[in-house]
Amino acid sequence: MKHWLMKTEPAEWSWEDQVAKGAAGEEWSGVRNYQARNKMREMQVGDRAFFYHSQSDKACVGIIEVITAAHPDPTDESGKWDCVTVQAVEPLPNPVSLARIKDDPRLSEMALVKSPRLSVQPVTEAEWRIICELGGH
DNA sequence: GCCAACGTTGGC
DNA sequence: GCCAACGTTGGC
Repeated sequence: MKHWLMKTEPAEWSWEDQVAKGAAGEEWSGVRNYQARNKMREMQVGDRAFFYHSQSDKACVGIIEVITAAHPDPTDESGKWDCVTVQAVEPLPNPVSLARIKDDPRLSEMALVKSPRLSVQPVTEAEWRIICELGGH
């Protein structure tokens, strides 16, 4: 099982919105970046990801699970773009902020730090465990 | 196929 | 609100 991090602006799609969808989950549509799309194509059902609030929050706030593998993005008419469907699993009791991640030398290689604009990124097993711990999970 | 111009993202 | 980084577009 692989781990990921998926970014969203809370004003557009927040953790609360995701939780409200319950077990039905929600399609992660609207991604229009090839690198991000390719990461979604690598995802498998059961993979887990951090749900990251960009902009005002800048923190990992919860854990989501992929419940449907990559499929055509219904908001795209060109046929080039895909999305996955994700379901909220549980919140991180202590959201892990970007500042905290940058402070931790063990996390200095994270894509979040190195490629801050990539909206769907891989997370290594070690990074996953560290952030889960920091998050009080 | 290169590269300049432009648009977008996201941290500060 | 600004600006740096980076992806995309379009002219040549």
